[in-house]
Amino acid sequence: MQEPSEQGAPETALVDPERHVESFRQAREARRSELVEDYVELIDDLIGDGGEARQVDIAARLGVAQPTVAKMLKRLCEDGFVQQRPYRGVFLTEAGRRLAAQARERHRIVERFLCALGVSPETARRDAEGIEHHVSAETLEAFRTFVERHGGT
Amino acid sequence: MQEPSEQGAPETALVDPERHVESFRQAREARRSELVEDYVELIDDLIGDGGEARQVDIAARLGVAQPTVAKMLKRLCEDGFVQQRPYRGVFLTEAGRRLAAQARERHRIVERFLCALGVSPETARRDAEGIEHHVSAETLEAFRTFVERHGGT
DNA sequence: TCAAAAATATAGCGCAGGCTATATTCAGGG
DNA sequence: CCCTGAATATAGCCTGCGCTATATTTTTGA
Repeated sequence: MQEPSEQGAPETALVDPERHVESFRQAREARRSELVEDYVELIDDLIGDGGEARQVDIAARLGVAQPTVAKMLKRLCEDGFVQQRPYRGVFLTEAGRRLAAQARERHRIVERFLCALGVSPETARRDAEGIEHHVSAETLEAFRTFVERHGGT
Repeated sequence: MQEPSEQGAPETALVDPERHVESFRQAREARRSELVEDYVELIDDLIGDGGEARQVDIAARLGVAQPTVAKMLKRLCEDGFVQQRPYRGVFLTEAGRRLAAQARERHRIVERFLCALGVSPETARRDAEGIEHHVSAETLEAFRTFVERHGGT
């Protein structure tokens, strides 16, 4: 019952370490950029929706406290994605808008893909929020193709 | 060129904040449990492959330093997933084996799904490492169904 | 057998990203 | 016009998860 071949990986005899490590590295890197993309995408959404992006609204949507948002905005400012004036709303730079557009496009494709696959809209929306950051260009292209072939509204 | 309706979210008028926050919360929670699953799955793989899981091998596969692994193992020990004796290898508890089996199953399905979708095996393996943790039960079921219908070896 | 090499344990540091508490500034209504 | 409430800024703390450096223990081979 506990011989290795049963509890281990029967058919996959463990990929070689170098490739293995590469996968994990990629996942870690994705985790690092996740937040940046989420913020930028959200800011762009808020500006598009109400004309401005306030810290309280960002905080409310992300489910974090306002100082957390403030700290992150400072980082985004340093990274050149947003511009902010003290006690005023936050705006996206050109780079920020590009990143937002790209993130939204990926998000949109992933969400639609899941829907086209038969996943409920609610679940699709929630899963897409996590999945989008781990989808490579190649996989994204496969998603897009699938959506176009099937009923991707 | 910069009127809100163009750079914002044209068709999606922003989902309500409560649902929005729920998606992000789910993504954050997934991030928290990612590492635990990766470790447990890898440990199970190593034990299945070579009969033992040593810190150096875990470190080499994850691409992190050995003390990082040691620290995480301590946490996994406290959480009841692994058992370790000083200066000896690490073993999975019953709970650890269950978690490993579940994680591997998800991983396997996601990877095969991507392959069935036409993604190259190499990319599938790498993307699966990140995606697997963000796939809900419903989406996983959709993946499984798709694999069974199409060429899922 | 025992010294060197390998593996593990431990100490201590840094950064990211959460939080609360509090100060400061802005915007509106008396 | 000023006063109050809302928003933002700032300080300080915690935890998670990386790292290096080093001590300890085990393993190994001459």
